[in-house]
Amino acid sequence: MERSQIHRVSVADQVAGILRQKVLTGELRPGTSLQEIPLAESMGVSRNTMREAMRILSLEGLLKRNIHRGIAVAQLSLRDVHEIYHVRRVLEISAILAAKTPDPELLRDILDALQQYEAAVQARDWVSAVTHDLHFHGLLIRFLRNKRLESFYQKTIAELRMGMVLVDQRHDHPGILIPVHRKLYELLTAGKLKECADILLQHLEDSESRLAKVMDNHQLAQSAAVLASKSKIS
Amino acid sequence: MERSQIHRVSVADQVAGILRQKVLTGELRPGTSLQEIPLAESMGVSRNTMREAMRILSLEGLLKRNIHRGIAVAQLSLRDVHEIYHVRRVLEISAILAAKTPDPELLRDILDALQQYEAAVQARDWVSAVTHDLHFHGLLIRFLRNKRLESFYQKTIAELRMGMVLVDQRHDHPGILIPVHRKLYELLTAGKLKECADILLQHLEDSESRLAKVMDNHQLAQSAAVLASKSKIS
DNA sequence: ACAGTTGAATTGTTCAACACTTGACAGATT
DNA sequence: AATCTGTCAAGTGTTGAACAATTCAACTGT
Repeated sequence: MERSQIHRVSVADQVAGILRQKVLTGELRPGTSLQEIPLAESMGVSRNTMREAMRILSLEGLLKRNIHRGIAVAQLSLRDVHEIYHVRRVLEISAILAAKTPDPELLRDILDALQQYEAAVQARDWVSAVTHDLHFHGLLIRFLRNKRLESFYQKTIAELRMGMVLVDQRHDHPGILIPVHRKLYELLTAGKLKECADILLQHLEDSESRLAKVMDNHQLAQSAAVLASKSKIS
Repeated sequence: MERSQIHRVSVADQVAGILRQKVLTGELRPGTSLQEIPLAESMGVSRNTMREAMRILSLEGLLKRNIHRGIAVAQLSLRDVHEIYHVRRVLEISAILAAKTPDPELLRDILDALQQYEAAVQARDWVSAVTHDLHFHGLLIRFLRNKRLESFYQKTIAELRMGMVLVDQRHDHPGILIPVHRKLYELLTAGKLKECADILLQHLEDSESRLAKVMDNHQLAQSAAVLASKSKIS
């Protein structure tokens, strides 16, 4: 009997998982305020259980808790984005440089992710492309063979993704990005780690500035919309 | 009025803080199982509040939760220690290399920590020495100027400290350690970052292997004691 | 206009109950 | 004697209802 097959998960953990999905897919957009009682009732759990689930997500950084003022889906600032990309640079580059004798199975997984990414880009399916892009990078971290660093990385990426569902992806993501990932993979398998790390560093910097630009525009548009609606009221 | 001065903290957070201290100081030793009702009553809070506090600490890695089986203070394995030192190497070295134009105030804080460490070593106060040692290293991380990396580092160090309260520090910590920290500080202020990182790397590796050795002996002693008590019973 | 008050809404906390799981123990079975 | 099985107490998981504390907006009176 496979003992690991049986996974008993507490209701609170399951609720946290469902909420996490809703946040990461954008069904719950950043800034949305979440009220305990309606949410708990809508998912058929008690208020205490919902509170435990929200506690989990707020410790993950996906929800922001203001005491006596409610809980809301976290909103990434440009500073947050900068921090997160800093985390990515530190960890991903360390990972690449640690890939002296890479696990062949892991390399195969990376190739899979790369191909799925390329297919998504060719199909103009940007949502799927982002998913496989992040998966590709997430696999790189496995070279570190360190659970703590991996889970911290994933937690950080989750925050980033939450911020990315907000912005319009269509203007972004030119096809130019494909060769970068392919190049990273080739350098990696060729053992040219230093060179690979250099390309990765530049890739991440490009990616950050592109996202920062889009978010900046988005923010301007948002505040303009707010101003417009206010003037309409008065 | 300084709005930031007034910090309202929920009872659950306070309880978590108190528990965290008890774990980190060794008042609650690794392996100790914590029962909700007695603990809640002993601190004068309700069971739900205690559950929230325990949820926080288990997400921090200080407590380990086994569904329907109870919560216990986490126990570090040698593998955990290895992982944690890996995290330290990645983050601390990144931090050193990021200290191109160090904040003078931060440098002063580091010097303070160094001097307090040296004073503690001279006074043969090992508990205090460990505290200031870890504080010294924790300050290095600030060169990264990244809240996410800092809090992850502190969380990881907390796990390490929890494991260290277990072992006997007296046999360890020869005075040899002092010059290393002093040397790190001098190289840092001199701007010789690469060299400083090299020394730091070796220092961390030394530190890890020393702790691993002590823990190994401790583990052997523990299991020997368990075997002895079992034979006494039968 | 403006400071102060009131009150509804929401979160924080407590309490008591029940459902479910686990581990140990006793008795039955081989 | 060793193993299996059923029972039972203890502890965790979850629920629902209540009350306290706090916030926010509307109302009040000057």
